[in-house]
Amino acid sequence: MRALDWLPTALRERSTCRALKAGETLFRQGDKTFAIFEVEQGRVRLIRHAVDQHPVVLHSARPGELFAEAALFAERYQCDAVAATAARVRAYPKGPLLAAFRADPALAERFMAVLAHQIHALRARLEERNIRSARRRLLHHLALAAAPGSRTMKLDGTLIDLAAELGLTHEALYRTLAALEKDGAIRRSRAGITLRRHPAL
Amino acid sequence: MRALDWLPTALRERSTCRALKAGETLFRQGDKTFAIFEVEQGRVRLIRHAVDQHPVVLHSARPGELFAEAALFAERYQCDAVAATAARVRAYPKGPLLAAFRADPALAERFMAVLAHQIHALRARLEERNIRSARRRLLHHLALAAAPGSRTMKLDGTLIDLAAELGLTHEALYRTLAALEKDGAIRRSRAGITLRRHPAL
DNA sequence: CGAGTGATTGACTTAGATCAATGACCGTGG
DNA sequence: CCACGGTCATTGATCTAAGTCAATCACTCG
Repeated sequence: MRALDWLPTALRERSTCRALKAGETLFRQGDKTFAIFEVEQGRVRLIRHAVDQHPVVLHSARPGELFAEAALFAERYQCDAVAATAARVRAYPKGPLLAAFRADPALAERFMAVLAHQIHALRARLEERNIRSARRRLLHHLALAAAPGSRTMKLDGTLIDLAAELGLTHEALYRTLAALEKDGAIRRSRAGITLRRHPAL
Repeated sequence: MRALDWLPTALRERSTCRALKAGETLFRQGDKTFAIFEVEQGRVRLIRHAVDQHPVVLHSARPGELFAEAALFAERYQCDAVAATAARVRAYPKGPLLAAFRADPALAERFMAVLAHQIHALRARLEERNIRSARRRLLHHLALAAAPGSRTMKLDGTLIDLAAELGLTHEALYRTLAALEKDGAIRRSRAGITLRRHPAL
């Protein structure tokens, strides 16, 4: 219940939980929209079928993420949602949510703010992917992900997850970390990664 | 006036235009928020200063794009906005916009829908970047960017722009296009690029 | 105690980045 | 009107960083 924890209790209680087996479909392109979702466990893939039924992955939603937000404002789902692994999702039904937004502008604003921040985060990640060098991409990430005012990024997932977020193979990440540490550019501990002050580079 | 063309005329008329010279600053991290912006010409970079003043590019906004949406819901800008090239931006002042959203839930919903679609588009682009092979990344892009129901993507910008969007160098894009064309997987014309029906790959 | 996952390192290969050159096609200013 | 500077499209040669395959070790969990 991370993503929407600011919702009024009454509304949160309307949400329901659903377990999905790997490969199970949550909704299909063309289905009438009835809810937006939050991943609690596992991964859910959003897939669009292009011409000739060729499936194209639009997004792979991970725990804590909201998905199908646009369903609030559309009649039909625009893509399929399929569990990539066994998963649990929380469904927030569309009707009550929209009604609440209409009744309470402050709530609507809160939701807009959530969406706006999401956009920022996505743009930053995309910008990061424009950096070709693994070393510089990682440094960029560390600078941004460090707790504000500090130079330490705490890592909550595994390094494999971090590699995926960076768009690197885990091997490349390990090597880059090792190289940066050898050069004295970072320091590692079990809790996180610390940038060391470094005039050059 | 693309991005917010659904705004009531009264509100659109409140927006103002501003020309920026290359390198000129539109707002700074910590400034009080007063507006959100749309790029009309040129590029505007959003830059955050990490610890030790090291600048980190968060985003590079291009013509037609809205930026600093989160300013609507924050007291202070969280990053600098600096013109990367000579640019013209349209500013939508925050006060009237928020007032309109409070007064008219339908308008608020419209804005939420814009944000939600933006999120979808960004997620799709990010997902695309996870595809390592230039060939497959391009094919993925073509499948998505083709006018719905068709297999042709019309290209409005230059191939260089397309390369940037794909996260490839333009040389790599040219070569990949040439190879795909040689293999008969696509056909090119001045207007666009057409996927050819192809059972394998 | 295996089985499964994460972390790490080595060896090898290659796709794509980089550098460079060329031709087509403007628009424009003298 | 044309020469010139600029951008786009394209192709060649070269190089290297990162991907791929593979092996090992440490851990944890039934």
